[in-house]
Amino acid sequence: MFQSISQCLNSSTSTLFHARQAHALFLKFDFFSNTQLTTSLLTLYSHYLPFPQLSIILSSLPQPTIFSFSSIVHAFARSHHFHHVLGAFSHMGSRGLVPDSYLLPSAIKACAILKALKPGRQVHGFAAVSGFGSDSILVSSLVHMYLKCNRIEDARKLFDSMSERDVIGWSAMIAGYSRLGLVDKAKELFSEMRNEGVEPNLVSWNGMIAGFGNAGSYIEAVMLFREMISEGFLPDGSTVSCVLPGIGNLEDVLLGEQVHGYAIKQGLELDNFVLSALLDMYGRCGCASEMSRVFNGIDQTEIGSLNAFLTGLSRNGLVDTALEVFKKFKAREMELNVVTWTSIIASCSQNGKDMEALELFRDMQADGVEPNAVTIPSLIPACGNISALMHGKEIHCFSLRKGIFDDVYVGSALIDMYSNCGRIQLARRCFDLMPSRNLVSWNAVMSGYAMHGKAKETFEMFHMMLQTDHKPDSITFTSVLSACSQNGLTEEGWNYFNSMSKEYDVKPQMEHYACIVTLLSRVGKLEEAYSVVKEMPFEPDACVWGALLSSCRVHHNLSLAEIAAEKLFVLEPDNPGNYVLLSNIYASKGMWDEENRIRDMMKNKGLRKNPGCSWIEIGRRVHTLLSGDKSHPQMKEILEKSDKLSIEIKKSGYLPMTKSVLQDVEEQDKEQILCGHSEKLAVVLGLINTNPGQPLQVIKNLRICDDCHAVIKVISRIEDREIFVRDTNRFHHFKDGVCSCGDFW
DNA sequence: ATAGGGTTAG
Repeated sequence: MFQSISQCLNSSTSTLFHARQAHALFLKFDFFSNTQLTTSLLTLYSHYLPFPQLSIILSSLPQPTIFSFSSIVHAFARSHHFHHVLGAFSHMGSRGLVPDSYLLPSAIKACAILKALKPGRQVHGFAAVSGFGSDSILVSSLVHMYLKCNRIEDARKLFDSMSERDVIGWSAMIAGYSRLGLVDKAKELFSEMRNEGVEPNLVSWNGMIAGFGNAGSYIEAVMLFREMISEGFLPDGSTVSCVLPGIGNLEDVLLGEQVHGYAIKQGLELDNFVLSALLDMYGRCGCASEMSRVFNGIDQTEIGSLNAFLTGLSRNGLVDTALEVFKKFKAREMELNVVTWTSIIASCSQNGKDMEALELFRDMQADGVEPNAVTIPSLIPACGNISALMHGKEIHCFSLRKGIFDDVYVGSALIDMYSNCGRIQLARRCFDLMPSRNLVSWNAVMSGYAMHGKAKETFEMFHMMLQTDHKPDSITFTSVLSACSQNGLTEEGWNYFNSMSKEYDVKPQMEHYACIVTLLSRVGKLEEAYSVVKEMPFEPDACVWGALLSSCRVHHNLSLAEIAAEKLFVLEPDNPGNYVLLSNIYASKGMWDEENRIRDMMKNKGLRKNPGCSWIEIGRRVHTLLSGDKSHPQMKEILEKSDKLSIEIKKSGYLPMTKSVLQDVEEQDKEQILCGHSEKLAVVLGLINTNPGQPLQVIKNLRICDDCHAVIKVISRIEDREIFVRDTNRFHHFKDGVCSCGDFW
């Protein structure tokens, strides 16, 4: 019977039921006096019961020994229940039992994993007074604990005090420095170790490789990897998964494939870490099909691989596939974690699926997954993209409630969001309240000011930034130059442009030339702009020619327009906008034959004018309005309100700018067409559905037209509303009958 | 029964 109970307790197929049955026998026959049997029973129990229940059983033991506790502590450690390890450990103290040198390392490990510095120090103190101070295993675990708690100095002091420093201690220290990105220190230690005659093992190498990878020194990491192989080490799963991110970042797909082949040969493709690292590598190298092949070959998909796959799909522009895969695994009731949700939310907000991103955020919370400091800045851009100010504010509040507010990514995302929703002052306040800022934060606030046409503030921020440790990059200059071009500041524009490479070591790129060309051509210096285009150090792209073409329309320069259009028809033959611009120029000159020729070109290519489209957030809903589309359920009210407004607007002396309608139609019809412009529909819809005095924000997928601009100015006065309109170019802030752009755009 | 290393989200 003794034997059979023992066998039953130690069998891997035994369940909680068996444990309870055995427990009854223990009570009946008083087996608790047998230490070995008691230990087996507790070990079995510890697979099924959380600490509080186990502790009751422990308390009921007539004479618990150190072994009773050991079995439980180690079982918890094996099953990663580190809170319970600490619980059992302190319970043991209260029962008057003194831990031995076998038990202490487990307790210390638990402190390390939980980053519980205080209990860690207590155990350290106990070990010191109990004479374990020279036990190398124990001291190694203490070194590790201090490293995990980010107390590198304490760890180093302890490590230096060790009389016999073995490869484990060295490797721990190397990995500790590596994790903090202190690769020079890690390297130093690595050679010191060899000088002391301790040979590195796989773990030491892996620690080094991971460190260089973490620090972004991918080339060094790959070099170490090769060096390690040349010294005769066989990379294992850990090596492979810490070198692959570097290979992915370098987009060295050939090396990636070699490593993949090696992983297969070594049977490492069953290792989940290796799998997700492989998926990530192929994703970064742009090998979507190879990535999918790896993913589809997986027997049992683990969450890390799913996450890596989703991100890889999105990286390669396959958002719809990512969403499908996500839904498939959610339906399979796979347990999704915060990384999965964040990844799919980011895919949506980065790929124009903003409403989906907001919905997914709700689903995530309904699923009981807690968003974190990475989720928030992945979601916030979705609000900015569609000017969903209320949603944006809600998420801002959410992050404040959750205590996620001193994160530099969150702060920068909020700056972008508020400025994309027209609230540049709120954006600035977020910037001012940030406890620390990086280049992204500075760029965000400057790009906000630039979008709002606030050149003075953009320059102010630029010079404030120079007072800090941050150096301007190419994005910084894009903002500064576009602020110049919004305001026609030719001289300042040239000064900043010339200072880029001279003073700040930033080479002007395509977008900077595009800014300068826009700036010059918009103030009418079309010939100067054209000579910049001709003298650029690289082939001008569609943005540059497009800037020139749209200014030609404003300044009625037909010959240059034809040159620019010809280039554009080659560079982007399927962009209807270019044909429309050129045909509009012909139309404005009454050249109807040429106009028709261009229209025919479009028709032959099967191109149609991009329909004007505007969005407006009303309450918690975002409404989409298409130009000339009558399908909105409130269309009748919109038209009624438009008619009333028309009367008022005409009374104020405004005449419809029929020049904006460049079609060969009767004057009467032109007025009709103007009424259908999507931005006007959106403004009117906003007027109907919001309280008097409430500001409105509208975004438009094309540039705002002259007539809408004039009409919205009047509306802002007679309806006493602030109206924010974001078009593809900039912000227009209408208030009291004037617009922040000063009618120059 | 005790010690060291890895992947995936901005």
